Amino acid sequence: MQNSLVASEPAQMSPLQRDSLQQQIYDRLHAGLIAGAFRPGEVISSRGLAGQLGVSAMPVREALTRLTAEGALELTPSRTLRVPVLSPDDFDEVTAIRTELEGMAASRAGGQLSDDDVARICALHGTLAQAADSGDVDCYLAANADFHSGIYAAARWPVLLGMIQRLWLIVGPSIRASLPDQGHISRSMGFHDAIRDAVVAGDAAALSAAIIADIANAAPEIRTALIAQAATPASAHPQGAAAS
Amino acid sequence: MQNSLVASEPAQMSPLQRDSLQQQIYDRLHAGLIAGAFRPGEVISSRGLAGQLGVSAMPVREALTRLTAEGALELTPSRTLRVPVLSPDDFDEVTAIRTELEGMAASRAGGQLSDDDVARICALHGTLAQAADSGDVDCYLAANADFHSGIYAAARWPVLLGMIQRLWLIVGPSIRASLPDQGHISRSMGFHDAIRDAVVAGDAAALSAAIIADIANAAPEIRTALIAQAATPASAHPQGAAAS
DNA sequence: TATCCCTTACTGCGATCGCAGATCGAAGAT
DNA sequence: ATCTTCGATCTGCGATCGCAGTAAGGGATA
Repeated sequence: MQNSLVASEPAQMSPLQRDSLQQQIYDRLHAGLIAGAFRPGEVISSRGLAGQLGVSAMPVREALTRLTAEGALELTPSRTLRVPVLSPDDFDEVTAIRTELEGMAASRAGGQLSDDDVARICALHGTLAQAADSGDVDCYLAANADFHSGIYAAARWPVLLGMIQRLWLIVGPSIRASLPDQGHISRSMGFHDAIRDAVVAGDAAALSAAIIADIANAAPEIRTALIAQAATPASAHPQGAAAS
Repeated sequence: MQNSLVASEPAQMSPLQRDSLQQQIYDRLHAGLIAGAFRPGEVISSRGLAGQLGVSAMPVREALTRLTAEGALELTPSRTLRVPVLSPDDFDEVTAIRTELEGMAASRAGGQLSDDDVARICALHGTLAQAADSGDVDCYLAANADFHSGIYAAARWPVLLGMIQRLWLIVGPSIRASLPDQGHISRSMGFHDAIRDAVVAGDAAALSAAIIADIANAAPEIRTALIAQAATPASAHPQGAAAS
């Protein structure tokens, strides 16, 4: 389903002119992995991606190498890149680290929120609520990542933000594959409202607690779905067959 | 290019034949940055490194790109790679994250230490003590990194271990540049002994506390040296030397 | 002697080509 | 009909070449 990443441009592929090509490709794949554009077990081909993006295999390779080093992709023994299938233990590890780091980022951000930060985060919350109402899961996940990242960015700790985003990168595909129902999304919005309220109130402790509660709320559901998917190997259909 | 006649003999550098070249180069630079083989502000040339290692610029570039993405190197406006000079704020950020993550890793590792883990960590402690007595700063820093990583590896959480090592990667050069005296090393060994004792006792809470105390002990000294170095702009020493 | 400009030698980045290994499908043998 | 085997075609990885941009050094001129 990587076509959704490049489907934004109508006739031709997007020109890719801003930064270095490999950085743009990395950013796209990063956002796509968090938003669930790739499914666990899906095979990624560097030459295939290069052809879709209209560039050579070189910058695509470097972007994929970076993602592999970060754990967002894995190299199979047959030298094929694919999106890892998270085990419950892996998910527990990432969730524990997320609780620690995102709680710290929220606590620090909550103590130094500027008016611009509050306005920006409220705008992100509005976009998130709109995406939740629309029922578009991809749009919701992207907005959810933007909402959380927007809060952590207010901590003004770039290294911490990068580590949190790396964790999202790892669990992104599994979260996408574990969210088929609308119930989870509407249930999470209650926690998101609490997060926004803590931001508006400037209460660092409440913000950190709300962030941790949001993680703790979603984790068991995702973990259960993860186990269910691991029990049914019939769901292993990494072939998108998207080539026309 | 004058060395092309003697390049046929591998007597210059180690042959590099284990994993992929870029992975080996990355590992070398990783270890070198942690052990202090590079100084803050030092300029790194991909072609120069490739010539020293006897490979083409291609795998070196990918390794350097990864390190740049991880914050271990930075790209100057004039498109030159160099080792970043940490500001006190940057150091405070990394130290805060280190305290959180290394404390968590130590706490988890302390609760599930096998006999083999204890023996391995004690051996690493012995190597570290020997390096501290010898006075070789490079050897001490490498042994120190191995000692700590050996403890965190017992937590059996690979993602957490990778994130901790990335933090060490960022502060490595600054730590090396801030440790000119023997007093700090001998003072740290007291904390290292407490860490080893907690490992032997299997006390997770004591181990976590000892790790945090070790970080808190070294941080102010390094931070002071960091400020002193920022005041002296004479630190411009772009001398290049590959890791061992 | 001092200043300006131009040449040269770097830098990182992208494209293209070739290599070794693995997968898969089809053809041939039993 | 089933099993084996060989080749076409993928995969990632490394080497080599060329491009645009920058910094520094050298020569010519005022």
